[in-house]
Amino acid sequence: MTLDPDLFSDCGTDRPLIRIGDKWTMKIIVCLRDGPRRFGELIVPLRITAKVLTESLRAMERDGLLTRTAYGENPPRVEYALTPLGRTLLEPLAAICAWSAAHQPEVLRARSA
Amino acid sequence: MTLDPDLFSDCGTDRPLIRIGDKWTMKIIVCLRDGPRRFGELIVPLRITAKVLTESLRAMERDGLLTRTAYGENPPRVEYALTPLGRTLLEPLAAICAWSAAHQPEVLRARSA
DNA sequence: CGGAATCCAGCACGATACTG
DNA sequence: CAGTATCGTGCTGGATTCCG
Repeated sequence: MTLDPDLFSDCGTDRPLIRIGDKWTMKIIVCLRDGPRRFGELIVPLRITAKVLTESLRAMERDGLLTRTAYGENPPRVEYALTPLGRTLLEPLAAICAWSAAHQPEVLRARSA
Repeated sequence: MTLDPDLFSDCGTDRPLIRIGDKWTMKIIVCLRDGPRRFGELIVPLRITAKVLTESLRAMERDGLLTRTAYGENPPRVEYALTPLGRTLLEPLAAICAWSAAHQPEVLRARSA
């Protein structure tokens, strides 16, 4: 059986719908797993620039994966939290992480050969 | 509980181990799901350049995800097939696809708002 | 503290031409 | 048929500076 030339025609234009592959989305979701986090709280473990973190958070907000709540205080305080939709990503995410953990040595061995 | 600053220190340098996020790896795996495929067979549904396809296949070969077998014929014939390791990626891959299919409308609705 | 503005580098990807 | 060679591009992410 030959491959359907239009096999991927319904996959949107090019990239997958959610940016699983980008450098930050998955890690941000992991960081928000246990509850809301502040901007400055996220920066530390991610070792990310403020600019890039802002961009990523805004994109994820647009996609309905998380919410941004700013309290009108001074100094400012902003909290980010996963939406129910964002939480549903934790499962497939765990599948990827499990694969990575299980097969990492195997890949590294192949790569060095 | 505050986030561990070294939360991701064991995730390699930056990118995930396998390039799930890149434009092609996942699609190539899907194309090889039902058995070996020839170079020219892969090009059609993927709508990919020969150069980029070659690069992707070589990278996946280095990681032990697939094998390349060239038959010394003329005209040349080359076949690519998933290794057992590559096959283990089909499962987490399916989890992602299922999520995408299930929540695509939701994301698109959020994005347009 | 939580950004915004600006500038810049690397790399993935694409287009085209050529080859054994 | 299955590539390689060359060139060009956009986009993601990084560094730095400034602001309310």
